[in-house]
Amino acid sequence: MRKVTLSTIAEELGVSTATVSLALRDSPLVADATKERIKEAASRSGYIYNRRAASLRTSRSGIIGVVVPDIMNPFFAEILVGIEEELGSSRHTFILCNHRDKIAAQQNFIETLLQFGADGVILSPAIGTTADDIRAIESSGLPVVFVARWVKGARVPVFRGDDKKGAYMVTRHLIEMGHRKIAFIGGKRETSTGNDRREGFLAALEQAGIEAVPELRIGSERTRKAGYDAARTMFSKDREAATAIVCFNDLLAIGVMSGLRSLGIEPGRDVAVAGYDDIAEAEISAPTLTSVWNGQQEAGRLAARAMVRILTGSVSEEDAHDDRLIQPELRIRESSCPPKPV
Amino acid sequence: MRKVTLSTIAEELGVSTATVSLALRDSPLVADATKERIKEAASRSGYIYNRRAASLRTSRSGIIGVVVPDIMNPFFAEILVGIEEELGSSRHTFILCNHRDKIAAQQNFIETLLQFGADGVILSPAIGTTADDIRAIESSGLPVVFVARWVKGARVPVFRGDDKKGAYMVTRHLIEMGHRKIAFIGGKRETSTGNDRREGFLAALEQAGIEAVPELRIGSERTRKAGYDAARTMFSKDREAATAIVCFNDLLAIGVMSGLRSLGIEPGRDVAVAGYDDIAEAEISAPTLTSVWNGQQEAGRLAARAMVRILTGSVSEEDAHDDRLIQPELRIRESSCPPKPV
DNA sequence: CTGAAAGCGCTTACAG
DNA sequence: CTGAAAGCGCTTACAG
Repeated sequence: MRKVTLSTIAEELGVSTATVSLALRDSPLVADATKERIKEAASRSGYIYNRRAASLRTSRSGIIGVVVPDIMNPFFAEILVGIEEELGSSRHTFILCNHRDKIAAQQNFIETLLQFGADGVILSPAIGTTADDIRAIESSGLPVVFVARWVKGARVPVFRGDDKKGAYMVTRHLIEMGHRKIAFIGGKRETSTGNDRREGFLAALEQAGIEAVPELRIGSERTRKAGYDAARTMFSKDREAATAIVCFNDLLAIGVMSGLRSLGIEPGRDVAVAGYDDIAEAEISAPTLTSVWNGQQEAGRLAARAMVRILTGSVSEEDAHDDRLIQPELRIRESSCPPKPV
Repeated sequence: MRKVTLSTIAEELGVSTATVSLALRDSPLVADATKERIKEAASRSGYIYNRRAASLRTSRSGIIGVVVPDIMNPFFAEILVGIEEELGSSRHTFILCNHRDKIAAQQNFIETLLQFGADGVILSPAIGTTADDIRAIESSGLPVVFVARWVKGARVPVFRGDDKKGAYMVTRHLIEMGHRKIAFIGGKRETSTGNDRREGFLAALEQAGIEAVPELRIGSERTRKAGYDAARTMFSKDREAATAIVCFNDLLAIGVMSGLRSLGIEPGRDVAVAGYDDIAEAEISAPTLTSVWNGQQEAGRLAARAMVRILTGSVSEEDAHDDRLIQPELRIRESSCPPKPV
C-alpha cells in the first residue's frame, strides 16, 4: 500500500493538488460537488494529512509548548488540566516538558520547540531564568506566556493566583484562632511563588504585631517527603516548637501531618496545619486540610486562551497583558484547630 | 534579522548546502577545516535546525508518542520518569497524551501522531482498545509498544509487572497474619491490570480455602477519593465488614485509610490495609503502607529501550518480544497489622 | 572532499 | 470554480 498524498487523490480524481488541498480544508473556493468527491476519496483511501509538509510551507506548526517544573505535582497537573481543556477546542497540540528547575533542561526543550517550529510556549519558568533568557526566546519568534511563576523584568503576560494575599489570608485565619507561634514550612526563596507566599505570611504576622522567628521558617522542596522530614526536624526535640504551621503547599502540608503523627502529635488537635493550592486531596485527607484555593485550573485556562489569542492575532502581545491576579479563597477545614489550652 | 537556513550559511561561506548539512551532522565526508568554519558560522548566526524540513525529507521525525490513562496518577508518572530517563540519552523527543480511558481521545492523539510523522508510540491502552485498533495503528506505519497494560490478541511487546503474582503475594501475606475476611477494593474488570490483580487476590483466597464473598469486592476508579468513598460505604453500616483490605493501588489504599479514620477506625490497628505499586507516598503515609513494588520505572525504561531498538532497526519488532514480566516484591509496613483479637 | 539537482508533501499567489 | 508552478528547508544519491 503506497502512501496516500494529496497528489495520489488528485490523480485519481483528475483534479489538481491545489483543489484537493483547498477542498479538504473546506475552502469556499471549491464547488460543493467537487468537495464531496474529494473528501470521500480521502477517507476511503486512508489519507493522512502531513503536518510537517504543511508546517514547512506555512511556517505554522500548531504546536504549543508547555513547560512546567514537575507534572507529578498536582498543582501543575491541575494547571495542565486547564490548558488541556482550553486547547482542546482549538486546533493546537501541546507538547510537554518538566524542567525540574534545571535551567539546562528548560533551554534544551525550548531549542527543541524552535526546531519543531512551535507556535508559542506557556512557561512556568525554572529557578534562575532571567529576563534576558525570555527576551532571547521571544526574539527567536516564539511568543511566551507565563503561568503560576513569572520572571521579574520580562514583559510577558502572567496568569497566576495572588500568592501574597492568599498566604496573608491563611496566616491571618490562624492568628484569629489565637495562634502566636506560627511556623512556615517549604517553598524556595528563588521562585516567585516561594517569595510571594512567604511575604504574605510575614505581612500577616507583622500586622498582628507578632515577631517573626527565623527558626520557625524552613525552606524545602515542594513534596510530601520534604514536609514529613521538616515536621520531624522541627518537632522532634521540641514538641511545642509551634502551635500552628503554614505550609507552602498542600503536598507539604500532608507530609507535615504525616510527620507529626509519626511523632505522636495529632494534626488538627495538637497542632494546627494549613496548606495552599486546595488540591483535590485536601478535602479527603484525615483530618481534612485547611487550604487556599488558588485557581490553578483557571490560570491554565487563561494562559492557554491568551496564547491562542496571540497566535490568532486577535490580540497583540502587548494587549494580552490582561493579567489580573486570580483572587484566592480560604478553605477552612479540620486541620486548623485553635491552639491547645496550656 | 532574516531567518538563517542552511543556504544562508552556504552562501556566506561560499560552499554548497550539502556540505553545510553534512558538516553540521559531523559527517566524516567533510574536511575538518571546513567543518570548523561551518560550525562556527552556524552558531554565530544563531542557526536553528529545522526538523520539519529534515523530517519531511527523511520521513523520520524523532518523535515518540507516549499515551497513558492519566499522568496525574503517580503510577503512570513513575513510568514516565523511566521513559524520560531512557529517551533522554537518545535523540528522541516524546510527546505525551492522557487518554483518561476515552477511546476517542486515544484515537485522536494517534491521528495527531501520524500527522506529525511520529516514529512510534508507547501505549498504555484505554479500556476498550481492541487488537484490531492496534493492528490499524501498526499498519499506518507506527510501531507500538505496550507499557503497564496490554491488549489481548495484539502481537506487541509489553512491559509490566506481574500483577497476578503481586496481588497473590500481598493477599497471602494478610492470610498468613491470620486474616480471613479480606476485602478487595478498586480496579476495573475491563483493564488488564484490574483483572490480573483481582485474579491474584482470588487465587490466594482459594489456595487458603477461604470462600470469596462478592460483597467484599468493590470496583472503582483508581483515585484517593474513590478509596475514601469505598471505605465509608463498606464500613459505615458494619464496622467489622472485613479485617483486612487489599487495594488495587496505593492511591486507593491511602484514600481507604483516610475513609476508615473518618469513621473512627484506625488503619494498621483496627483494620489491616495494603496497597499496590509502592509509590513514594507509601513510605511516608501514617501508618506507613504495606504495598507491592511493581517496577513501574523499570517498565517505562524497558518500554522506551525496546522502542528505540525497534526504531534503530537493531531488533526486529518480532524480536522485541523479550517481554518477561517484572518480578514484584512485597513491601511490608505498618498498615498490615494482624486481625484484632475478638 | 565538494557541488548541482531532485524531491519530501504541502499551500499560496497567480492566471484563466 | 480550477490548474500550473513555485517554494518552504532540509537530505540523499550521483558526479566529479
